[in-house]
Amino acid sequence: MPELPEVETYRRDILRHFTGKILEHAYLGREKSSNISCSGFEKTLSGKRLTGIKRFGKMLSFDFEDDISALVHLMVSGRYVISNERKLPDKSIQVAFWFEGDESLLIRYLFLGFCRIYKTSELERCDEIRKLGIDPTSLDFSLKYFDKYLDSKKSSIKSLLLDQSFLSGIGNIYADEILFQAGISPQRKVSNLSNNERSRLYKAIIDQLRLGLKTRGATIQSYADIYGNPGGFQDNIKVHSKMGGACVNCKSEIVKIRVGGRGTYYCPNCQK
DNA sequence: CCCAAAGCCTGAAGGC
DNA sequence: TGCCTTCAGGCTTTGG
Ligand SMILES: [Zn+2]
Repeated sequence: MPELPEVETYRRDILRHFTGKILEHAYLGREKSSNISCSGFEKTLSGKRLTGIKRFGKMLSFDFEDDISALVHLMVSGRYVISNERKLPDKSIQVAFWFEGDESLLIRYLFLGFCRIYKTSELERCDEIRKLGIDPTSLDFSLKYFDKYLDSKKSSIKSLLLDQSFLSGIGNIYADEILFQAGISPQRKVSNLSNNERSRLYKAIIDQLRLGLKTRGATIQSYADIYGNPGGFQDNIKVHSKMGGACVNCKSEIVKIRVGGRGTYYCPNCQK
């Protein structure tokens, strides 16, 4: 699943290849994946120069000249792929950006995801972005902010970590690893976390996301970078998707439960 | 063949 | 009653 580190890795790689280049032809394979018709999509974007790419949580905004942006959410399974082929894409490709030069950018397996067109100047007013909380890798993410927000909530800590209106970009994999590093059970209510636990959690959020970025993301089932290479974070994963395995700390069995409707992996012995 | 899984939205239902 | 939080269903496709 592409979460903050994976999406940021995509952003950096794509930026290096395509900023400043003209999008000669855009392609949208499925109308439902956008807020505009397929022909409108192609007409709006074709011929425009890519000026930059911004990340909002797990989304990327491809900003073009003339106040046009394409906002992409990969959701569960979407992947960006760089390609040297100019031929019409197969059915697994929902979006194609053929840039000037030899290289093109494809989006494949965008099942539940989208690529929507907005005016760049109005981007931050759209629902998808307005609802997002702060970015946990930004300087705005202080212990003070974290603490204050926790005070106002009653849900379980796992649910809160996944709440994009609190922190944007954390998904199921990193949430489980953050809680393992902090030694806190996913079921704990945020209201009764001690100060010490809160600061451990704060540190774990920063550490795990930073490690995710450094290792270029987690490949558990399907993630690959634009070149098709897997990330390296999975080698650091201690609990997520490891049910039945032995905890690296205490050799207890990792268990899988449901918290807030989401599959959740943890060590009941190390995480209290 | 059917169910589960993923992230996120919506609307309904439940708690204090 | 109002505010929050949780839950169920839908979207889409793959894989067990
Ligand atoms: Zn353990």
